[in-house]
Amino acid sequence: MAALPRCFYERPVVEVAQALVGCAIFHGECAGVIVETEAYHESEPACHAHVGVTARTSPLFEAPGIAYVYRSYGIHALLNAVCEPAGVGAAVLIRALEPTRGIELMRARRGGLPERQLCSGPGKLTQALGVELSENGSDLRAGPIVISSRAAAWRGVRLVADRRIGITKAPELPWRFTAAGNPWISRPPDRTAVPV
DNA sequence: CATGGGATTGACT
DNA sequence: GTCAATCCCATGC
Repeated sequence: MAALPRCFYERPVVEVAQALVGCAIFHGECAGVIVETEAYHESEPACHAHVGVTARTSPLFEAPGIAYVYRSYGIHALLNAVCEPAGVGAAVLIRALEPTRGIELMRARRGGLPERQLCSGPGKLTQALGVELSENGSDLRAGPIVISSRAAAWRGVRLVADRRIGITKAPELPWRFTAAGNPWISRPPDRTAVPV
């Protein structure tokens, strides 16, 4: 499976967030299918890039198709795919995976938890995959994290949009996207959910 | 230089 | 349902 090209990411971030659901993500011997994403754009205050270019946010403004990995709550690493043309701060947060390869290694990294709990959250999936902060700024086409296009079974997957989770600013934007009815997502869509 | 706030998770009441 | 853990970094003095 070929890695997604740079032009895939060089589009409006909401469009990329939708298109990434069903795509496969690889890290070492582990892999999964993306089943939940959120879009973030510099124009709205929930996005780290809203404050402009700083030491923390500079990767968000670099070339589309690189990883933005940051530490959340002092504990967890969260993985994003940088989008839109260079100079525009925007990224898609990867929020949940359906594990497909390296499941025993993921389970070991996750303390032996059941399969459903290995990748059902943005901090969980980075722990399961072994993604580290040092991979911030790495190329999602070259690795160590690689994202490839949808397999045949995922083409035409139905999506649901609802509000983003865990934010206090701009909570009204319907920029969380899940694969409809998928059991691997972090939590069910809220009552604002609509088909995409 | 001091402070405060998270794009979360897991343990506990 | 509540709440602490833990650290990077943006902000303000």
